[in-house]
Amino acid sequence: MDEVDSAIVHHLQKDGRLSNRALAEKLGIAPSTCLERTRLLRQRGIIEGYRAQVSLRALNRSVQAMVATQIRPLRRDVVAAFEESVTRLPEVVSVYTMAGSDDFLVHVTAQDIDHLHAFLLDQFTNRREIVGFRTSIIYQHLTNPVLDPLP
Amino acid sequence: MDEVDSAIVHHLQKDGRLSNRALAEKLGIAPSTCLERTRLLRQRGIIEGYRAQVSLRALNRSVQAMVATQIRPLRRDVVAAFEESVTRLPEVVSVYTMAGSDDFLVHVTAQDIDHLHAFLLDQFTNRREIVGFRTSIIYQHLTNPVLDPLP
DNA sequence: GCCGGAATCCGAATTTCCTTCGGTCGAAGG
DNA sequence: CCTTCGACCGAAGGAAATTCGGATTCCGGC
Repeated sequence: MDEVDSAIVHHLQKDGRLSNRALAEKLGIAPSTCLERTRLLRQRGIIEGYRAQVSLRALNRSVQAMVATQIRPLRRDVVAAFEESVTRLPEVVSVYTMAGSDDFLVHVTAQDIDHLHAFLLDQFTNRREIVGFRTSIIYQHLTNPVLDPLP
Repeated sequence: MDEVDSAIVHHLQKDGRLSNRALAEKLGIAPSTCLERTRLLRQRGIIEGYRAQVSLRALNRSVQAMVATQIRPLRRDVVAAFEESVTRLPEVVSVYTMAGSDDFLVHVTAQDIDHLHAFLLDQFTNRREIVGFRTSIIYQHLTNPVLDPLP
């Protein structure tokens, strides 16, 4: 993980479809070298994959919320089952497993407030292991597009 | 946004570097048609971009935390300034602007607990507009790789 | 200092892919 | 029935990805 690798990661984070040729040119190395470097980064798991970033609004998901959730008992199997089943739900964008008073933060999306309400009634109120949850609307979600190794 | 567009989005979310040819073959359409469709999706802002997904561990960021932050006064300019400056920090992955008792959730990363502590002392304790923040360690962050339009 | 092995890098050649463009088909409307 | 428009397709030229053999550098060991 030298500075060439860092530069590759940096550029591919900003544009995941950057052509190998263009990337090589930016770095001042041969395309074949660049290709091998990039492939190694992928193979070593440093680059985990490539994803198209999609507009939530275009996907008919204009409302976002964070659901702070507590479950009991806090057993390994209960936690794992909750994580897996919740991640599967199409309304769920991501799940943070937390230390502290809340066991999970669940980032959910819906097309409007009514659907959000219905989703929570269907998926959270019903479950026996969920002993409490607080829902907070998200006005805006900003993401840092550049993640470099911390020095 | 018909079912062909949905399928394109779906596949490119799972693999953002899928070749146009392979994508066309999956959908049973001609490569030229597929290319135009994909370009239109990009142009209409439905596909916002392509990103390489990078391992936080490989980037020397093994510790994650969520910082629930309150600022005052809650004026438009103060909020905007906070969002922008915080998003710029390399330790910050994303910022949720919230309704409710917490004004922001800031997802931060650091190489270890000591660096996290130092980061918070440097960047949060100092700021005058921050009137309070609670930090919770994140054990695990799961992401749903598939986001389709809600029906 | 010298040698050998391994790792890295490069450049040319081959294969694959992207991209453009002209043409076909089908639906909607006159 | 005819026209028009939009969507789609297929061929072709150009560009990019990928492979591979050879050159170079780096690093221990002697």
